Amino acid sequence: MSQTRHVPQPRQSQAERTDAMRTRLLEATLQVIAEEGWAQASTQKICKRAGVSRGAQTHHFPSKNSLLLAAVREIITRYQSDMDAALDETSDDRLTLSEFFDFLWDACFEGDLLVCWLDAMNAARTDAILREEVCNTDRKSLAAIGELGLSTIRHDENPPAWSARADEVIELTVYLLRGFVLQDGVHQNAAKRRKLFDLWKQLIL
Amino acid sequence: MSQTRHVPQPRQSQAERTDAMRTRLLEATLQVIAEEGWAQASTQKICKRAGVSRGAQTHHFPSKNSLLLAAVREIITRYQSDMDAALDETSDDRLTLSEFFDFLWDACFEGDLLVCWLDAMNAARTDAILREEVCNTDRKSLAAIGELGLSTIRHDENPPAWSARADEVIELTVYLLRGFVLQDGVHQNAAKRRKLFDLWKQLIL
DNA sequence: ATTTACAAACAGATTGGTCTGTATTTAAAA
DNA sequence: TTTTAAATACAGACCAATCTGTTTGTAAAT
Repeated sequence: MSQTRHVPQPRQSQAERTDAMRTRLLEATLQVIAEEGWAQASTQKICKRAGVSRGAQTHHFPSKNSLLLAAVREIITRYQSDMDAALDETSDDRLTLSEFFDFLWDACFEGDLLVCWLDAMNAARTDAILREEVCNTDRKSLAAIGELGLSTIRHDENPPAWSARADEVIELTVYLLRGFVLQDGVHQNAAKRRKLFDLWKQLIL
Repeated sequence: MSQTRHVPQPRQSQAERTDAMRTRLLEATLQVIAEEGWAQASTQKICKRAGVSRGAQTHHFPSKNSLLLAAVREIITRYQSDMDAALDETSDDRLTLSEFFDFLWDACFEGDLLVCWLDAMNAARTDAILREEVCNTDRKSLAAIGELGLSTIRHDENPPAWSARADEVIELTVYLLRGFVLQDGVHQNAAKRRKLFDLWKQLIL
């Protein structure tokens, strides 16, 4: 409704064009991955989804691989900024342990980003180039989550015995959450997975 | 070496043939999935790997889907029998909690079965027919592991507070292990993942 | 003799990359 | 400012490779 309708900005800089096109393609890529899976994300489907010719795609991403590599970075970029945004909305600047774990949980199951990310990790296993990218991106992301935890958790009351190894416990939790996401793709039993996560919290808090 | 060499059993019953051919195809299927990933497991590659014509494959598995569905069952069948075999080798008939977790760990990282299984789960997310099969198979497998735990763990000393919910803790552990397998496909840091698993044991035992 | 097991060629669809052509933007020349 | 040449953005056809399923034919078991 708010879009201009048939008068598409008579003049638009090249940089703007490039930016818009790349965003459209990446958005479509993530949608196709989320809905049909990494293996079914062909360039043709992505272009159709984005409403773009294959010529445009090959111009901005000369190979399918380059598009998917960009998608890998995009997934984590969005994931991080989603977390930052959610954290900004929080009134307290410090969270209890329980709140922080719930925060990780929420970031996990809202949106399709982690579903895409699992697909990327899975595909990376048998694709050396992709693995390189996923490996580095994942390393950074894990480090960022760890830092986020250390800087966000409020430790006034009775710090648990493992607080010296908090970053490792957070990493364990991330792996566990990925197990949940994988399970959710097959079973979709939201109540059960939440119950199990509460059990995990109960075990360590 | 033990195979007859160019004299392929002049007479062989149909049942034997069918059985041998299905086994060869399923074995090749699992190998291709493990090495190249689920998405790259085409019928042509599988047939080539098995040293079998595509005509034979279509005879025993009229569609690719039927072959992959059979592979899903085969994965879990082998996984279960591997665990049973490992358990038989154990001198004690009852294990401590720590030993049981180590047992799950070992079953996880020897062989490629769980790698194949993760691929299957991942593919199942966006394939309704496959999901149905994976869902049922996974449900049975989880139940079997739960039972195995309840019947194997020795609770003489000081049972932990969660022993009433032992099956849930085992399920949590399975999810975590899947997270490890996924991570291992990308990073392959055996020392680190073992250290984290020891932390996990330490936290809940 | 009939059914089953296997072989191989074929057909239609889809894939990713290339190539050619057109429109738009940009920057330099007039 | 206007004009013009070059670079960039985009469109769509084409191609070789690969995929799955079908079909036709032969060997082996029942």
